[in-house]
Amino acid sequence: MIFRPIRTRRAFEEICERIREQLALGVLKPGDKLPPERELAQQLGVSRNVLREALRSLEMAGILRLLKGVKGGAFIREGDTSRMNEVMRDMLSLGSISVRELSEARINVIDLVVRLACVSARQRDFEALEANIERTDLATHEGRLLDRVECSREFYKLLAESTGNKVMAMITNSVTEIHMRFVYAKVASSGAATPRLTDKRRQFLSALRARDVAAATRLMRIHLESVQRMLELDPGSMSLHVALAEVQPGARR
Amino acid sequence: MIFRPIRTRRAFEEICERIREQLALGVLKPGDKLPPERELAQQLGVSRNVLREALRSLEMAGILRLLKGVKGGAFIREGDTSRMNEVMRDMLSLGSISVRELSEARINVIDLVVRLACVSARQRDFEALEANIERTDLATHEGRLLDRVECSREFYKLLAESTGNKVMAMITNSVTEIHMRFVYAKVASSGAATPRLTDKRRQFLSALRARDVAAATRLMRIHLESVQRMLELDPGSMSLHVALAEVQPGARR
DNA sequence: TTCCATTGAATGGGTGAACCATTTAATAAT
DNA sequence: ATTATTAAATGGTTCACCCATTCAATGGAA
Repeated sequence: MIFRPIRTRRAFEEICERIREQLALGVLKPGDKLPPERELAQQLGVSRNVLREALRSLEMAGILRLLKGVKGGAFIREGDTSRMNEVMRDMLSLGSISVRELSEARINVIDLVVRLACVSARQRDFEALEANIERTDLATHEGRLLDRVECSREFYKLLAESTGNKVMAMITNSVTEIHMRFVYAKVASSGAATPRLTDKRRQFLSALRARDVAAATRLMRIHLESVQRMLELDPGSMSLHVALAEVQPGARR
Repeated sequence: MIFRPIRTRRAFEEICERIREQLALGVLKPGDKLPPERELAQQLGVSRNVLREALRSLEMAGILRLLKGVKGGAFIREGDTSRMNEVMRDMLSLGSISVRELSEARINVIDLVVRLACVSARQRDFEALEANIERTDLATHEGRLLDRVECSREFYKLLAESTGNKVMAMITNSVTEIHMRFVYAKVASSGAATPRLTDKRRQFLSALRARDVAAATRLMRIHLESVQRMLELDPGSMSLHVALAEVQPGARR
């Protein structure tokens, strides 16, 4: 006989769960506003402090957005798909997953994404990728190496979105975001840059446009593996801590 | 010129970030204990309540575990890979992703997992899957339909783990967990059960053992699509709200 | 001595009242 | 009509206090 340990039900857990429940039931929807803290606390029969702990947790989970001032309050947010990135980052920080596993998963996930994109990508996806390659070209010629990394991040994001499946996009972004931190750290420290990057991108895009799965996946895999080798040449800049602690452009600071 | 809106830095955000930073830097590791709330609050120069909001958020994020009593405190947890499941669930609740996208992603991700498992699965993985099929058989013969669903959930978990890649496992579980809620709701309401389930599983396992990628992926895809069709037959039980609000066996209540 | 009950200290869980800071709308002054 | 002022609503923060749980130290009984 096995007894699972009972965890003391704490007020804030109960509150979080109830709000999530209302969400799941569709009673609460993005855009809705919860009652003011003082009022809600009274309704729930808890102190304002405890209620705030719950609201804070939900805010960190990307479910709520708290705004100050009259007309402020706790609003249900649109879902923030980047939450998954944070989870991935936390797992890496905590040592629950390894960089190797992440890289391997990324290569395979992107392989899948390419297959799906070959089937589902539409004209405007091609155009967005084309425009991204243009920007990458510009950044390359102007020597803005870190901007070029940012372009790469965006490239994979656009590629993932071209599958037309937001779940796939979310998954892809979560494995790509961390990977890009390593690339960023590497480029920032060594000034290394993938040679003929935009050529490779254009070749790939052509295969994608032709919906040539075999060619597209082959080109992408070759590229990803070459980047992987570049990163692995210098274990120092592959340091988990360097990459994770690195301040990113666009990071909320 | 674009000005990104500045978000007021709030004390608890700063605290969360600092602790995450210490984690990323490797200064804090799983098992470590933070100073007592009263002491840490003083060190950080904030009130205990604010510190608690930060600790709560980190606890909900799966990073901390708070224990009461002398010898209690805030401990850094081992990473909890199930956090990703919650994110997926929240995104669904908030309408940021659709059930259709989730199902499609799941079918494709599992296809990938099967490919990887064909290459990486080891003897003990096969044995674990075999044991799972035995349990499924037992549950089937004893008419424990909901236990059988639980077995299915575990089957995909074991399969994902047999890739030897925890990132892939995490991703797979996150798309499978929600899916299983729908299956659970369907089975609970209609008593429907996939016919010849364990036969199909055994066939699949044979292909996996033989490392026959083509056969394994084909068998799996056929099965997944048939389950999909079963679920879609009855849009009522596919209701998002029903499935998400459904109490699960093993759910922390 | 050994064992069990009691006690006390440490720590998280929770409360209530108060005040600060920001935002917006209503109001007053120009 | 426009601009400056004011007031109210709301989240942000602090303080002081008490409760509940846990565990180690203490002490008495067998």
